[in-house]
Parts: sequence; C-alpha cells; structure tokens
Amino acid sequence: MPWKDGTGPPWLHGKFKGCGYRMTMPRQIILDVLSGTTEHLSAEDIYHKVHSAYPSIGLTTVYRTLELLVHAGLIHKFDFGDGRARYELVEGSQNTGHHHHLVCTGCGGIIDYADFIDQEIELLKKTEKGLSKKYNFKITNHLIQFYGLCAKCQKQ
Amino acid sequence: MPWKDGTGPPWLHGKFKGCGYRMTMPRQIILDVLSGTTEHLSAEDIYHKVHSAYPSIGLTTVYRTLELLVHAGLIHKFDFGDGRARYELVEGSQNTGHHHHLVCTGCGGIIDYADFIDQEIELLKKTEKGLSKKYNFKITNHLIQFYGLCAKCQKQ
DNA sequence: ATTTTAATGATAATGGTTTTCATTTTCATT
DNA sequence: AATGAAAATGAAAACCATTATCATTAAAAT
Ligand SMILES: [Mn+2]
Ligand SMILES: [Mn+2]
Ligand SMILES: [Zn+2]
Ligand SMILES: [Zn+2]
Repeated sequence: MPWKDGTGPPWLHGKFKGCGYRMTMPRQIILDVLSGTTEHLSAEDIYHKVHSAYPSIGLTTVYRTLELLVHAGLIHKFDFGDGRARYELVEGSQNTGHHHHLVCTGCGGIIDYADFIDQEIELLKKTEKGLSKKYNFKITNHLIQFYGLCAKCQKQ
Repeated sequence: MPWKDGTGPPWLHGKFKGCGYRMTMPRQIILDVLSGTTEHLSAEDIYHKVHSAYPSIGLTTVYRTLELLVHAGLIHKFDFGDGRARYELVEGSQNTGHHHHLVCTGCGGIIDYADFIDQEIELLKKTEKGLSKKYNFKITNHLIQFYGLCAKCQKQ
C-alpha cells in the first residue's frame, strides 16, 4: 500500500471530505481493509479484519460505512448468491479496473476477469442505446456474472 | 391458458412425475399462478395469489415448491436487489423464451427484453469458451441485468 | 383397503441487515 | 485550548425473508 498505516489512501480521504463526510478512525480502517485485499469480503469478514486493528469497532458501523461508501460510489456491492453481500473497492491498488465475475457454485469462490471486456463493453453500449430508445429506460449500471464450477470443484 | 383451471399445464404435470415428484394440489395451483402471469413474483406474492384458490396453503409450502421447481429447472430464481427472491417460469405461455432484465432502481419495476439477445448469446459463447480455457472454469449459467430508471421514474 | 412414503402446514428458529437511542467524537467557532 | 452543534458510534433490540422442526395429512404402490 502506498499510504501510511491507519490513514487510508489519501485520495479517498479527500473524496470523503469532498462529500461532506467526516473522516473517522473506523472509516479509515475499513478503507484500509478494502484497499489491502483482492478478495470480495462480506460485512462480517471486514468486521473481523478491522477488529484486529480497532477492537472496539461495532458491526453496525461496518454496515453503515459500507452503505456510505456504496452511496458515494467508492465501492461496489455484490450478491453472489450465498446470502450475504460482498464488497469491493471500485479502484483499488490491486484491482485494475472494470471487470466481471466468475462465481463457483461448488465452493463459492470468485474469479475476477477482464477478458473480452472490450467486446462486452462495445455490445453493452449498443444494447444500452437500443434499449434506451425502445423502452425509454435510462441505464446507469450493468451486472454480468457467470456461474459454474472452478477447476478444483470440477474434480469432485 | 390452454389447460383446465386448477390442473396446471399437463406438460408440467408430466415433468413432475418424470422426476419422481408427486403432483399435488398446492403444486398445481402454484404452477397455475406462475403460468398465468408475466410478472416476476416473490414467494409472498405467489402465496397471496394462491391463497384465493386454495386458502389453506402455507407459505412454507410455497417456498418448498419453488425450491423444487428451481431444482427441476422449470423456473428461474432471480435477485433484483430488493431483498426478496423473484420467480419466473422458464417456458411459459406468455414468456417467449430466453431474455434478460431491465431493473428500475426507482420503482423496482422489471422489464423483460430479448433485443440484441442473439448478439449477446454470441458474445457469451465466445466469452465462455475463452474463460473456460483460461481459467479452466466450467460455465453453466449466466446473469445479465441492466439497472437504471424507467420512463416514469425519469420524470421525478 | 392397507401400507408406505412423501408432502403439508403451524410454529419456532435462523441469520444477515437495520433501527433505536444514549454516548462519544469530530470539527468549526470562540 | 475550550466550547458547542452536528455527525458518528456501538450495544442492544427489532426486522424480515427464508429454513428447520415435527406432528398430521395426502398420494401412490401394494
Ligand atoms: Mn471483483
Ligand atoms: Mn423475466
Ligand atoms: Zn469451486
Ligand atoms: Zn421505475
């Protein structure tokens, strides 16, 4: 991580202030956790990781902060079908940018992929334009996920 | 509907028996409800609709039957982000076939669309093949959804 | 008709997420 | 630095869609 421990990435700090939010210790730690992983963590995952650096933090605050970050557009919230939401920084140090997901229905594992993204984006653009016109629907977002079995789970 | 009231579509009846399931009154009614709508009903929606024809049915049975139908591949289960699952017959009298969804984040409305489906399918096929090879991931299913605002919600 | 087995429904339990509310923290202003 | 208004926090309770339990009932096989 290119920023000091416990401070969170400075550009996120700036974004927070810019939105009128206060930058607090729990929020910094939560951003640190999200910035320091390539995984797709649940609220409770984050709560546990945060707990080691900041033991007094409550699960409620984790939920509230995540909601805030989603609303501010800094993180994405996903449902991969295992009954809990999972979160991912929109632009992280690890995460290279826009991507979609392969979801293993065997073990619940998630694989990021960005292959074919250019062609996907191209088709999405075309589709969005067509659908906007036909249904007068203003598209702001899309979700593409593939479900199946990962290499390991195929062998069982 | 091309079948008698309360009996459910006969081809579904056959499929049930074929899978070793018993065809019961609650299951018939639930299939009737699913066959007679183009909406994307939640378990509780279905429970309420079923209740008028079969007042003694329990919500538990609705959930169990839906799970069964999903497992048998007769219905699809969707999560549109409003905290409850929604269900749709795979091949209904109304429903023309494979399609994707526009989800209005304003009112929660769902629009079926099949435009560009051919191109989508083509890209999906190509993507699936590429991803299978690269990640050794066996794809069995996909999910594509667009989020945005419907015509009505744009005016507010 | 009898038996076997699956399906049902009332109820309670589960578990992720939200609400509530009293307390604490942040930050702009003295 | 001290003050105070407003926002944020955390413990606990509430929420709510979905599942598990279990005694009863219904469906198909005999
Ligand atoms: Mn990802
Ligand atoms: Mn549909
Ligand atoms: Zn797997
Ligand atoms: Zn709408």
